[in-house]
Amino acid sequence: MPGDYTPQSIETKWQKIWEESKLFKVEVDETKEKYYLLEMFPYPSGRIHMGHVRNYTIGDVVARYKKMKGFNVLHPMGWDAFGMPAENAAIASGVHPKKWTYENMAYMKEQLKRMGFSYDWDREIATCDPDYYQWEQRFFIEMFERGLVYRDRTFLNWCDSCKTVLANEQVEDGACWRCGTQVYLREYDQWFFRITRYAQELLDNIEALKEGWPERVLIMQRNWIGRSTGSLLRFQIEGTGDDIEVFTTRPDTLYGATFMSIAPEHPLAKTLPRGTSQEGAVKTFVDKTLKEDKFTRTSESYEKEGVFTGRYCLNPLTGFRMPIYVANFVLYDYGTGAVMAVPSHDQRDFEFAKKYGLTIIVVIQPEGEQLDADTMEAAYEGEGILVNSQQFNGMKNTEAMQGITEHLKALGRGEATINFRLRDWGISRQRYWGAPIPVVHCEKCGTVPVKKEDLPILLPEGVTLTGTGESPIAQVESFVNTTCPKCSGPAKRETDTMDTFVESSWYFIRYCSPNHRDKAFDRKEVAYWMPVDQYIGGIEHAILHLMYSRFYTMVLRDLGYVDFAEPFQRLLTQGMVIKDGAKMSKSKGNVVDPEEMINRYGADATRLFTLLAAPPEKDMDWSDQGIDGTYRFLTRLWRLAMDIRDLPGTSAISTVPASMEPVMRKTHQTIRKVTEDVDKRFRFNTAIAAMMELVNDLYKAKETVQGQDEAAVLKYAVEHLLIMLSPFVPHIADELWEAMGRQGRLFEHPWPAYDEQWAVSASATVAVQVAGKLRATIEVPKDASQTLVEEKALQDANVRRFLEGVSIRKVIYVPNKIINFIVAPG
RNA sequence: GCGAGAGUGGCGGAAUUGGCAGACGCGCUGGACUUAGGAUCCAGUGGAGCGAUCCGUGGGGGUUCGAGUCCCUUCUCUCGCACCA
Repeated sequence: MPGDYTPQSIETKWQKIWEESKLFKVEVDETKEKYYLLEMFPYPSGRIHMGHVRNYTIGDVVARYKKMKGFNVLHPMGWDAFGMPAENAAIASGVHPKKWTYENMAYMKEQLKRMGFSYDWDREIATCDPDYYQWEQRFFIEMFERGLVYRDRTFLNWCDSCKTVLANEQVEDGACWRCGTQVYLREYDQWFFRITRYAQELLDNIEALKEGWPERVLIMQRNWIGRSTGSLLRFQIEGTGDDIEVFTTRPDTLYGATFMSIAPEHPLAKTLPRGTSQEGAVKTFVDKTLKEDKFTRTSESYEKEGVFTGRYCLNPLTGFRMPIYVANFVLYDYGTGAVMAVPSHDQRDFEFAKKYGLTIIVVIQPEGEQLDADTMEAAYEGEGILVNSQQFNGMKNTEAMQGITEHLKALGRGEATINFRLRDWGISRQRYWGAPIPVVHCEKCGTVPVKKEDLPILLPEGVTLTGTGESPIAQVESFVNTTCPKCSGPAKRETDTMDTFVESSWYFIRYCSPNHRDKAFDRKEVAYWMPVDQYIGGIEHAILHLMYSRFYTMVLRDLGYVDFAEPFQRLLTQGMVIKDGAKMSKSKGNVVDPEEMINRYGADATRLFTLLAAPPEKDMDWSDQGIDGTYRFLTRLWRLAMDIRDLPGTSAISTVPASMEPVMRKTHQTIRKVTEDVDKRFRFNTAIAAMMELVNDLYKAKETVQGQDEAAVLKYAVEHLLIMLSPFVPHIADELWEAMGRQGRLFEHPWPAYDEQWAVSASATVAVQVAGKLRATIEVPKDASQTLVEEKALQDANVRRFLEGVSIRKVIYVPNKIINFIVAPG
């Protein structure tokens, strides 16, 4: 009896061999076609979880497969190492974030190694390393020089628990994306990346990504960018001579605009009421509204409220005195933060007008109906003919849009414009554990970027973290106090750090060329490896990380660092790991620890189960019994290989005995199936199922094997099976390969090609239907003629029984698949 | 409300181009292994029926010789966006 399958010892053995021989090390090789496979790098939280295991296993299968197909495969791994948990740990237990982070990285690296992933660890990067973030500081300065970075005082989402500002993309249902605390608005001086300058390109390029990205990710990005065409209009404020700017998609309704609504955050909400009797009321209203969280406040069902500012503006076409209201439903973030209100043709404005007794003027009459401002019960938002609109009366509203806009342009009161929902990316964080923003504030010169030769601006290490909301770096006087790069006078350093999404916006480029101290990366190396051929990660990054990375890559192109705009050619968003109907989480108590699974079943069984349980893009149900099953399969594979190894002879086939033809066919059909499933479809579950079928067949075949010729076919089959299994379960595959007496590592073995002759079976099973119902199946030679199949089908007793007493009206024959006799009575 | 996706055995899932629905795995049932079995092997396993056979892919309708797959309609669920001016 050969040794039993003991994954623990086998896996350690091969991991050591792979590591010592630097099997996974990769370099630029112009003679080979490259393939860059990237999985989203983890945050070093302490331990890997099943989501990581699934993500990285999928990636590892593809990486190993592509390598075997002859590609020069870049498959790197690193750490998204800045971030809040490190600080929270520091606040809770006093460990320095750096120590905490590096210890976690070390531990998780060992865990990843125990999974047998084929990473080139020589390319490992940690974003908290100054060798990494200094380049980001340089990019920041260069962006500053080009006006792609600016500072502005605005209202921002504030998370009280994380004590930091959040970008719009980082707010989910009004709550912090990380900790779930409700966010509210706070006014801050913030640094922004001008992502809006790239809105159109980000949108346009979506077209080119269609082939390789999931449609829903592109739709989400398109909606997030939110392009709409309309007009920018200016309304003169009575008495001040200033204008209120408004974006509208409905300039055709302008003659019906009877009041104005502005957002509570709008600067005019402060200045307009001054000196009017409404001053106090407006202040109370604004204060109250801003304290409410934005999600609740701007949800559709929320009570629409407003307050009159005491001021009016003039409708540029009718001269109508439009009272200006501050209204809680107006979004400061969208358009200009002010809306012209047309109560007759906008339901929201209608309700607001009714509530506050404001004028309603109908300007669009639907066909065959007569709207009356006094009696209408809802706004009419459809198409129709313009009325009360001076020279535009009688026109279709849709056709008048352009004319009205042009008319306004002639009056100097507006023009056609394109508006985006996308806002600039606020990157300031009042946190310690992040990359310092390389800027100083000088009383004389203002805000001045640090000189490039002074980079990196190192994060000071001796700080106390208290979680009070002030940036902890601000306490470090030796850091804060500096001299101005311009005038050399005393100045203070910026104490905000960058959003960690900045780090993850270019790490994939650094991987191509990771070990340079004197430059961010080598152009040639990057040109060779980029773009990423296949990116794999969670759907939760559909907008945030993926949009930022696309933007940042465009910026790097414009700064002259790279020659491409889109970093990720193909994207696979893998589903979540579910257990007992819910996402694994500590609070639900349904977490399965990968390390425990490795200890108990081995990495190979763990890998195999995550791949078998569901197609990669779908959510996957974790099942404790399921992994038992994959472990059983590997044990079965082990015994099969060992039994067949002990047969006489080698896998060199001289002739295929007739008795072994089915085995030979199954082997080549499996090669074809697995190749297609992995290569074209990323359907690892069906690829594994096919290999399981082969194992089942081989088990049967081995019971009756006789002589060396038959044994050779079995050995041949097992060896091919091992080659195909190696991307999925690399340890047992290498071990059995060695046990079969073969040399080398399967990672470096070419992927087998299937033999067309064997992959195509010599015969076909044809289903015989009478009147569309299955009555028999018959074996016929491959591609047999209809005459022959018909003849054979008609010999079948059951078929004949159903043809009795009826006449055949028509015969449908699909070669190798089906023959259908259409019958008529008599 | 808008957009996207999904609904198939007891469960996870197959069915790639309109052609034998339920591959593969889990679970379950029975048997073998002169003891035990959370091991292994063999057999069975969509439902009804002794059977021939009939029924069956959320519901209803349609196209077709033939529909899980295409069309219409409807229900349910998941995800994303959501007063976007």
